[in-house]
Amino acid sequence: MDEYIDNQKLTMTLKALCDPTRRSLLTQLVQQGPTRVTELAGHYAMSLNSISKHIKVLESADLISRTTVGRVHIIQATPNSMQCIDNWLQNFRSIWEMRLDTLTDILEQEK
Amino acid sequence: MDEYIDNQKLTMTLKALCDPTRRSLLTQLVQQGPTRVTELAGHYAMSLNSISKHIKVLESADLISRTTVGRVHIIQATPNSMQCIDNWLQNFRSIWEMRLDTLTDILEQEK
DNA sequence: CAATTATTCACCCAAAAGGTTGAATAAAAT
DNA sequence: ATTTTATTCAACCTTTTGGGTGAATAATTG
Repeated sequence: MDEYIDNQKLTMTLKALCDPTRRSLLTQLVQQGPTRVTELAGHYAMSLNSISKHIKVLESADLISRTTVGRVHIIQATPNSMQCIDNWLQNFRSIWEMRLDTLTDILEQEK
Repeated sequence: MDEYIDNQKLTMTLKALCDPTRRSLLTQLVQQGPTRVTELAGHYAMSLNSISKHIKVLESADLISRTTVGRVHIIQATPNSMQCIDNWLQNFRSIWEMRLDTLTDILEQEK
């Protein structure tokens, strides 16, 4: 039943990660640790506003978290939320392997 | 240098996978093995044309391959192309772990 | 309190995505 | 040879996406 929710979560996560700027932001975060929005934005030839939007997308996908200290927003990667991708890939591959095994069996039996 | 190409490939792959219909198509393929376009489309409340488009997206991302036999197009999953996701995730996590280790070291030294 | 700094909000815009329908192509069946 | 079947192509429409700008908010600094 939460098949559906999982699938939605997976969609959000993949959508968030399929943009190169957002992946780059995440990498930056994981390299430097918690970082302010302005500093994150400094690395791109793109307006602060656009980066702010990207951050919001990552936040909705739960890939980062935000701590507001005064007027400064500290952004932090929360990579555990990428687990759902692994889960999907693993599930996918286990089905794939199963099918290959069945195929092998069939070929065996046909001898 | 092929950093860039890899990144493009990753973008295409994630873009292809972030749509639930396309993921579902892939799952179908990996469960049933090679399948005709029409049969694939049969499972969705969506026009054949839309499915045909989705298939093209998966094909551009190299997630499936197509064998044309007469007027019938046989579609087949080629899941190896998802490797680039694993690679990215693994790289990402190794950076993450590294940072955690450094942090631990720093805390150790501060004693 | 005034000025500066950090960030988001509200719009605007062009391009891409995801869907639809109808026609085109090409092979198979009658 | 005609009709049916399998599939794509082309055009269209709406919504989403990724970008930009200018104003708003809110905390800090002088």
